[in-house]
Amino acid sequence: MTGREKILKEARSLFSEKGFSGTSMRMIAENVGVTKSLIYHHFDSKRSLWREVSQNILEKAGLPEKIREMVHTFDFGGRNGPGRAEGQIPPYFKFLKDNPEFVRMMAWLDAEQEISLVSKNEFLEVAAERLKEYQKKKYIRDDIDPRMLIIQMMASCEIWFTARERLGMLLGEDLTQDERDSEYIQTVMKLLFEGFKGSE
Amino acid sequence: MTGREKILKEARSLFSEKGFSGTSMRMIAENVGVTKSLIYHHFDSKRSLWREVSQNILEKAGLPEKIREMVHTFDFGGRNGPGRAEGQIPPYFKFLKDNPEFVRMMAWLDAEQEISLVSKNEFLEVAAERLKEYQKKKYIRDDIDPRMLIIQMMASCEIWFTARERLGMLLGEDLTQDERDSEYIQTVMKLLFEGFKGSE
DNA sequence: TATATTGCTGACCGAACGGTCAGTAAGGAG
DNA sequence: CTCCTTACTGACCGTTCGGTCAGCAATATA
Repeated sequence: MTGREKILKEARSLFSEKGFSGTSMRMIAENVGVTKSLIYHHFDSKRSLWREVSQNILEKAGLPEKIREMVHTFDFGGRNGPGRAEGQIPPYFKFLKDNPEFVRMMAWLDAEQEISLVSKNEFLEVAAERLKEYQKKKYIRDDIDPRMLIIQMMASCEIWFTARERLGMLLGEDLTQDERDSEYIQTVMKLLFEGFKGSE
Repeated sequence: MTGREKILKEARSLFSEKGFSGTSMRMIAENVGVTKSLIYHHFDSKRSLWREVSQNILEKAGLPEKIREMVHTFDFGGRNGPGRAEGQIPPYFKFLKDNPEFVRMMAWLDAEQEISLVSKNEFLEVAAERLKEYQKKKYIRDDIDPRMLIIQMMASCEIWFTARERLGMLLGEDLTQDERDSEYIQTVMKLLFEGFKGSE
C-alpha cells in the first residue's frame, strides 16, 4: 500500500469516527507513521482531504444498485410472490450494517449540513418511475407519492444505525445486538408492506 | 436577562448549529458581548457548559408528554374513530418542526455518540404498556413489538428533519418547504396505520 | 464604615492547530 | 553519469485553542 493510500485509509477511519473538526492532521500522520508534511505533499488541505474521503465513501457505497434491488422487492408480479416480500431484508439495510464508516459519515454530513458533497443522482427518479408502474398494476396503493415511499424506506434503514444507541438509552435497553437489527427491520417491513399494498 | 443566561442562550445556539468541536469559547463570548473569562466565571469548562446546554435542551423537550400523546393516537376505541387517526400529525413531529435546535442537537449527539447525556426514561415503557393493551383489544396487530413500533415512529419523525436536505439532494428536489413536511409525515402515517391495524 | 461576595475584565499561559518550505533520499529515463 | 521527478522529512510560521489569575467595581452584609 502506498503512502497516499495509507493516509487515505487512516483519514477515512478518523474522519468517520470523529468528524472533520474532531480530527487533526497530526492525528492522521501519527497513526499512519509519517510526517504531517507528507499529507500536504499528497493533498492540498485538510478540507480537500475530507472531500476526497467523503466522496470516496459515498461512491463506493453503490447506492444505485442497492436502491434498484430494494425497489425490486416491491414487484409482487415478478419473482416474489405476494407476502414473500415482507420477510425480506432490504439490501440497503444489509449494506449499512456492514459499512459502519458509511453510516457514521452520513451522520457527520447531516450534523454539519455538508450536503454539497452529495450530488443529484438519477437512480432515485428511475426507482420512483418503477414504483409508479407498480402503482398502475395495483401492487402499490395509488394515494402515496413513490418518492416519499423510497425516502421513507431509506430513512428507516439509516436512522436505526445512527440513532439506535440513543433510542436504546431512552428505552433502557441495548439495541446494538445483532438480534435487535433483524427485529427492527422486520417490524419496519411488516408495517410498510401491509401499508402500501394495493387493492389487488 | 443575566449574563449567565445570555451565555447559556448563545451557547445553545452555537452548539446546536456547529457542534462541540466546531464551537469555541471565544465565539460564544464575542457573540454575547462579554469576555471569555466571564464564561469561566460561571461555568467550569467548555465540556461542562456543553453538558448543561444539551441536557437543558433534552429536558425542555418534554418528550414524555409528546410520546404519551402520540400513543393516544393509536387508541381507536377512545376518542378517535378508526381511520381518523391516519390523518393526524404526531405531536412529536410538530415539536421537531418547531424546535430545530433540538433536532440539530440530536444530530450532533448521534454523530459524536454522546449518549451518556441521554438518561433512561420510563415513559417509553409506559407507552409500550399502553400499546400492549391495544394489542389485546385487537386495535393493533399482535405480531409486532410495541417498543419497536414506538421507536419506528419516533425515528421516522426525527430523520426527516435531520436528513431531508441530503435526501432531497439525491432526489434533486428541495424538501425543506413546508408542504413537503406534511406530505412526508402523511405518507408515513398512511403506511404505518394501514400496517399495524389489527383484525378488528 | 468596614467587609465579604458577586459580576466582570484584560493580560497571559502552554499546547495544539493548519499550513509552508528548503532540503534529502531514491529511482527511472536520457 | 546526469537529470528530473517523486516520496518524504524536520524545522518553523502565525493563529487559535481551552483555561488561569490578579484585580476592579458594585452591591449586599455586618
